[in-house]
Amino acid sequence: MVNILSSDLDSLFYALSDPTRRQILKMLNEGTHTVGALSDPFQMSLQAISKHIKILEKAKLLNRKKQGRIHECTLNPEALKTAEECIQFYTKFWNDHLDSFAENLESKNKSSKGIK
Amino acid sequence: MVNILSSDLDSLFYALSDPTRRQILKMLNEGTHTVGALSDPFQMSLQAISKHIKILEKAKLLNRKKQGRIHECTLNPEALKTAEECIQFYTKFWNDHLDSFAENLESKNKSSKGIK
DNA sequence: TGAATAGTAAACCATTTGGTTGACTGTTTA
DNA sequence: TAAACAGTCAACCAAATGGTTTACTATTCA
Repeated sequence: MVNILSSDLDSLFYALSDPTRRQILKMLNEGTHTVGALSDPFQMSLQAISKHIKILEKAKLLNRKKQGRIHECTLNPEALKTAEECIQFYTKFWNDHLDSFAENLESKNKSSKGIK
Repeated sequence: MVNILSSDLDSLFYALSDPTRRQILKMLNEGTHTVGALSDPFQMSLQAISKHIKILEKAKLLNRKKQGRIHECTLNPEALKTAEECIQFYTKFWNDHLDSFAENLESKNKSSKGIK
């Protein structure tokens, strides 16, 4: 987690911040799709979806394998784990501090009868 | 997450996609900070940080409590949990393709928030 | 009361984003 | 071999982003 580049997190969370791209991830969850298949459910142009796919690829959320003129796209769960770990890092820290906050309160109560 | 609005995820992940804002979250993890205190470590203007804070607030990652002219900012770990659950949804699906999207997240919501 | 302080609001600017369309490359197939 | 197909590239556009500066409100304090 410490060795995750900040710029990687930038592109990772940024990729996740768009509903079209999250929908694409959902489709990839069901299995491998071609670029064309990924664009099918959307109203927008194939070119627009192609751009979204490139953003997901840059974020390492999507792997592409070219077979002839077909590009097979798959989900890369490693990148999702990275995002998850990053978030857990924040929540974990918060929980830790919650604990120490409670401890602190306790010790404060004990010492509040004394001198400061 | 059926109950989590897509637009909420938009602003949530978007808020997380900026290094300045993630740094602010890290500071909030250490405890409550004023707007001024949050802006101290950064080179940019207080006004720029004020904007970042508003983005975090909109994403519900940050709570603000006004005390006189001072704004006390705290971290809201609930929003982080939402992001975490969303990501876990994807990875979980990757690991086992058993549950449907709706079932999985609906039950998660029921167990974590209760139903009316 | 008046000055300093904490913070927001608004106008502005360069850059990025998310979409479009048209042209292009490379592959398959009739 | 020519046409259809899968997909990218490039130019373009409106809107959003991330920063600035100036002006402002509201609160505290001497």
